[in-house]
Amino acid sequence: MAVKKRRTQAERREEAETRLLVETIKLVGECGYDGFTLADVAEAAGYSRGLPAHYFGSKEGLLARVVEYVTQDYHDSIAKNPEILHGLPALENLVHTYVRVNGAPIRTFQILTAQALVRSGLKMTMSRLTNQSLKSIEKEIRAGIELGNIRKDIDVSAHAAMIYSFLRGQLAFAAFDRDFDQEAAGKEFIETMRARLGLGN
Amino acid sequence: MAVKKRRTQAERREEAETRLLVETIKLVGECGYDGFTLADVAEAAGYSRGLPAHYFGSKEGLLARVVEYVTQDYHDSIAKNPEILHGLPALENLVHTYVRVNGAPIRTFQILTAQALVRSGLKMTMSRLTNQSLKSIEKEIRAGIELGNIRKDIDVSAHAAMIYSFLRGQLAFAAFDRDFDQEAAGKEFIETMRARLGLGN
Amino acid sequence: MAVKKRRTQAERREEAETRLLVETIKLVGECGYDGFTLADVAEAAGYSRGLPAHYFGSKEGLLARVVEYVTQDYHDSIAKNPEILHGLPALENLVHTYVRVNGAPIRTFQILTAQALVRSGLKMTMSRLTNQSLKSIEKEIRAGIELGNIRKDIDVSAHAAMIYSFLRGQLAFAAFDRDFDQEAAGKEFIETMRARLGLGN
Amino acid sequence: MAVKKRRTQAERREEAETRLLVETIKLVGECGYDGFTLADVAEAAGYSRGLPAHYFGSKEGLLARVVEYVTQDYHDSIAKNPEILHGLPALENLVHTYVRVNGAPIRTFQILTAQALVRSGLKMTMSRLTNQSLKSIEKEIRAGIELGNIRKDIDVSAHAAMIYSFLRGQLAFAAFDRDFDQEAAGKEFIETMRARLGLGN
DNA sequence: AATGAATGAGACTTCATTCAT
DNA sequence: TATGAATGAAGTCTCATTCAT
Repeated sequence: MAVKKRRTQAERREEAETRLLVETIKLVGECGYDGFTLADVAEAAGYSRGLPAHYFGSKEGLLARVVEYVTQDYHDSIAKNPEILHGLPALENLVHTYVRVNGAPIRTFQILTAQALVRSGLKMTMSRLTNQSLKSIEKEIRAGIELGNIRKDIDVSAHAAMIYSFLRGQLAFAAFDRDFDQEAAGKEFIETMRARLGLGN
Repeated sequence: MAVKKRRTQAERREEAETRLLVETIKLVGECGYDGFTLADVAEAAGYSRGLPAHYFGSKEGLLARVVEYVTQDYHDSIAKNPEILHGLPALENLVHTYVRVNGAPIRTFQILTAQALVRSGLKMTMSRLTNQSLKSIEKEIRAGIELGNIRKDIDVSAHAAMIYSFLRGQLAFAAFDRDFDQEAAGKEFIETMRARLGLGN
Repeated sequence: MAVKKRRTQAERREEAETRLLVETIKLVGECGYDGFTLADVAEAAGYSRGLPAHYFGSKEGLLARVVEYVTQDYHDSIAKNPEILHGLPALENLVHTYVRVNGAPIRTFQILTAQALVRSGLKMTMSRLTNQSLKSIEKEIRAGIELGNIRKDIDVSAHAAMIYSFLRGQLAFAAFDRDFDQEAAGKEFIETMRARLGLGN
Repeated sequence: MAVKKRRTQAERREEAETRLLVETIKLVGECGYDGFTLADVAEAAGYSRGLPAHYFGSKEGLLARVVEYVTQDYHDSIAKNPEILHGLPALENLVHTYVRVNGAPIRTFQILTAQALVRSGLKMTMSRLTNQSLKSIEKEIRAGIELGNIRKDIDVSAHAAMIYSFLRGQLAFAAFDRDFDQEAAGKEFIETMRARLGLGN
């Protein structure tokens, strides 16, 4: 009881911040980067109008945190790749994972990506995310070469860029059109990777 | 004489509108969909602050015209594919074309694409554009099968979707990072297409 | 008539700006630098709430203009010193002039002077004013030495600083207390100047 | 033991209040009367954001205490005039004292003086301070006449007002411009006083 | 036809103050 | 007693839009 009480202040703050972030993500996905007000966020989260600015300093500050939050969340879901797979199977698994992501967060992610083109604050976070993704694909390609399930004569970085381009294109589609058959395109991409990266027979 | 004058007036209007549109496109690419004012547009084009509203009625009206203009322009530049190539070579050429596009228009395109997620007016235009692109890729795959430079056992629509996903992912990168080596990723993608779509040796 | 019409736009603007400035001066004198809002200014001048920001960019911008306006006004009234007097008589006349200034503008001036201590934008304008005043006093002292109505062995800049200090202190009193007998203190100061600067008999 | 604890509590409170006041004075001097927040004060003093309101009730309450504190402090420093001097030498010493005061407290004093023009609460305190200063100057002039080191035919109150005007003007300069040569102007003023007030020879 | 003055709604942001812990 | 979470009022500033010229 005492413990709970002592924790309460910090918890209240933590909870309030999280709820504001979550509602912001929804609103960005529904209304776009500029299509909602800080007051909308507060109301949706059930707080007073001034709280978002109070916590995050500014609308841009709030959205920078949203980017972190979304990309972290996103990273976490990607990182669940089983540690058993390496090389080509791991890449195939990665494609599967991307292809299954959907819903509001993707729309938000797409919108924030576009905003990052014109807001230097967001751009840095996005760059970091992109580089991490590229590096982990490259690592997997090299692991595959090592393990012998990927051919040796591949331009590792160019190929990683190609794979990541496809995945980003997929996300753009998924955000745009719910009827788009991600599974089919993903499956086709996996076949294509096998034909290009596999050892032949 | 009167006719000439009337023409001159119409021409001047036409020129003014075009300049306003062109400057708006630049501004969207630099500042985002909502990151500029009508006065900015007017100033950049060298006219008085009131002219954009005078011509286009409202900011929304101006942006609607911008979307038309950009997608038309975009289409025109892609459509320049030589009529001589068909099937796999045509697809390879398409990749080359995309991979060479760069600069401000891409940024504007990316930004408009993101806005389309939350503006139904834009969404329709963008859907049309996407479908046209997909259809033309599918047509080329079928032509390749017909001509014998693409293997028969391909899921045409899934493969077209995959190709288009890659191209869109490429654009996203190109807009975001000027240092991204589009040529290398494009070349790699062409190799990959050959391995997957080609007839073997 | 045509001329009048052509002028009207510019005149409207000019008049609006002037009225906003004049009302701001009143408000600063009555309520202090932070004791009124831009909306108050607009309302007092009979315009819409947004106009002050529209014209002057920001509250600080408006107040910077007020400083210019007040000091200019103030300078003009000082500059009316007859060109016939030079040296000691001119200085005596200057004291008389200062000593007669009163009313709202002085309060405003005092308040802006204090704000200049913490707002670099205002500080520059104030520095300029101070230097101009000091220089013109120094000039007059030198003229007096030349003409022979001021003794030669005076530290010109130190004495100018002393005179100006007195004048500024006078203004502070005048702003603070309407009952303060400026005339008496001014007369006394003139006597004192004569005793110090004059040639003896 | 209980007593000691109680004292310790009271002392801690006293110390905290003093530190808050001192930091507020600095902040007024740096940022102006309204240019800082209660949180700024708390942070500068090393306490929690809520403490200033907790102790002083409101921002206005805090500032009222600041005025008391500053004027008291100010008085104390002026009052250190040695009791040995009287008449003209005492006045000369007073000028020296004023001329040596500098730094943050002067800025704060100037800012409070300006605020007094628009806050009746402050105005009374400032009036009292001014009157005390004037009276003590007048007293000294009379003492000088009595002692024979000041000439008899002086308008005592007008002359006191003149001296005080100079001193206040000096303070305004000192607050505004650190490079202003107070010593030189003060020395010049003392010479001037001698020429005017002294007995001649 | 074109300009630009003026409006006014609405967003962001700040921060003294209250109150639960 | 002291903290700091949360409120909410109020102000600044922006800008699409209207309208007189």
